[in-house]
Amino acid sequence: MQQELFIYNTLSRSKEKFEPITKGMVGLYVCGPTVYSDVHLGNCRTFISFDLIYRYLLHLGFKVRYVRNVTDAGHLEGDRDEGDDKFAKKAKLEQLEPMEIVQKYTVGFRDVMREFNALPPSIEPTATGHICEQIEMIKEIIEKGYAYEVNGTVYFDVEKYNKEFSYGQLTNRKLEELLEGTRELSGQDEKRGRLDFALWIQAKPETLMKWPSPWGWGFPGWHIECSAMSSKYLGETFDIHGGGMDLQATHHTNEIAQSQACNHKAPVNYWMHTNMLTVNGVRMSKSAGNGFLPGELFTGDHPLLEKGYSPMSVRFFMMQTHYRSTLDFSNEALQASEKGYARLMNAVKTLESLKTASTSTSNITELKQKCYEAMNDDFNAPILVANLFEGARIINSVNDGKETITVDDLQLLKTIMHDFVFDVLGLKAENANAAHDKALQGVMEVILEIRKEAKAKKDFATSDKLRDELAKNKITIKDTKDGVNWSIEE
RNA sequence: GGUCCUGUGGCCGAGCGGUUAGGCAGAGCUCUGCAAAAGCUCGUACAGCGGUUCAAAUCCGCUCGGGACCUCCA
Repeated sequence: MQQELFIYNTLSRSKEKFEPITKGMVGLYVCGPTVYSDVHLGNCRTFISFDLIYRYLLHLGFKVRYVRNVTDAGHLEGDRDEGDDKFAKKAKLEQLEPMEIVQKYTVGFRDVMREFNALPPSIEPTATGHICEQIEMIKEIIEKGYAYEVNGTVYFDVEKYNKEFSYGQLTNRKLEELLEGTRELSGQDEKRGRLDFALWIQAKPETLMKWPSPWGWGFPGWHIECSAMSSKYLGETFDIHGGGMDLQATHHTNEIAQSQACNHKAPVNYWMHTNMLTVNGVRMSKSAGNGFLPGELFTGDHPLLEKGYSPMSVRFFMMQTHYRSTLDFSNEALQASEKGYARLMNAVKTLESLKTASTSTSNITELKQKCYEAMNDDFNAPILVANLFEGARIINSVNDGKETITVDDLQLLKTIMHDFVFDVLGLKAENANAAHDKALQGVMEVILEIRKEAKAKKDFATSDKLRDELAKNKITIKDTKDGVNWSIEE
């Protein structure tokens, strides 16, 4: 079943056959979070999308080195090449050391990813852990003549670079067009060109996070970390670089420029961009104020949410939309996914108790084929899901005795369902505790209501029996003047 | 202003030249003590107007919506 995998490449704006640099191996780099606040759901969507991609590559048998960085320094507020570092700013607000901020939100981010059942990357390098590499790279860019220093700050010379390379290739734009969209340089600007961006930024006296460099104390610009770390772990040219679409125009464009200036070759063969998550048609973002945290989503504790949704039903919700499409968020859509997810998981459970027959009424091999075709076509998870529902239909029909299946086909069906539902889509049976607790609560309410009615009718035989039988099951009932309490003995 | 993306049945969302996407909701039927679950059947959707074609949701043009990026964000 080794068909060809096709990937939509932002560089060419088309689906291309995927051919790794080294047979059987894939180098994958994804721009990770900036850990200066809680991740919101929009961030999660990107990482869950790439988790699907990572999982499918693994499923196909590739040895994948998946690098996802953690930006813990150098990400400025505003593109003024000045101002406070995000971490330092937040640190002042929270009265914490910058690295306390980093630690706090890094841990939070990993917890959330675990809840969504996202596999950890092979390497999660941090910007602060690779200051030397970044400095070395900046030095090299200066040596090659594509950067210049002004008062301890180093800028990338975009116009010079553009003379030999193509700066706007990722967004298919010409330099002149890009220039039109930028403001004029004022007399106070240190930059030579309007599009020039900082590689290294001079520290101010109050800057908390700073390192020594050939240009004095300072800190790295945002874009250089990804170039430095991706080339360190994946080589000067690697297979796939991914990230959210919002990074395409600036961050990734600058990454290409940095690496190309340094090595004189394209750093990445396939650029992949995931689309945004919207709420009521508007992009979820920090500035729009319509972003909610994963925790709020799980508990339902947010004005936009009617109720809580489990991590797996949210993950399933995301899997029903292609990664390159925007995904609009609504309670109705989420509830639909919740039910669909339950139906799929029920079918997988039913699979274990199916009876076999001498013939099959469904073509399981064809189903398998369709599943692979869907995923090989640029990771089309929605179509995969549709095929899995066809599998669910078959399972239920066999279970009802309306269809039959052979031993071999049943085995194949089990393989398909398990491989794709668990390994590829990354779904898992929900931790049953929450559901059980809720169910138990309901059961107890029913029992206590019956007991209350019995007591009202002075049917104490029944009421006492209920209390005694529950006690035998380690559930204690206490009548108080405010009503009935119950608890479970530990 | 510039560069793009997009408009699919009640909702979400695939498809992107000829074939039932799928899920949720709704209606009917089967099953069933009742209910649920499950299965079957059903709405015959592609913003509007033109054009290309034997054939268009799918290609082209125009009109009208929605959104993204160009400024920190996955």
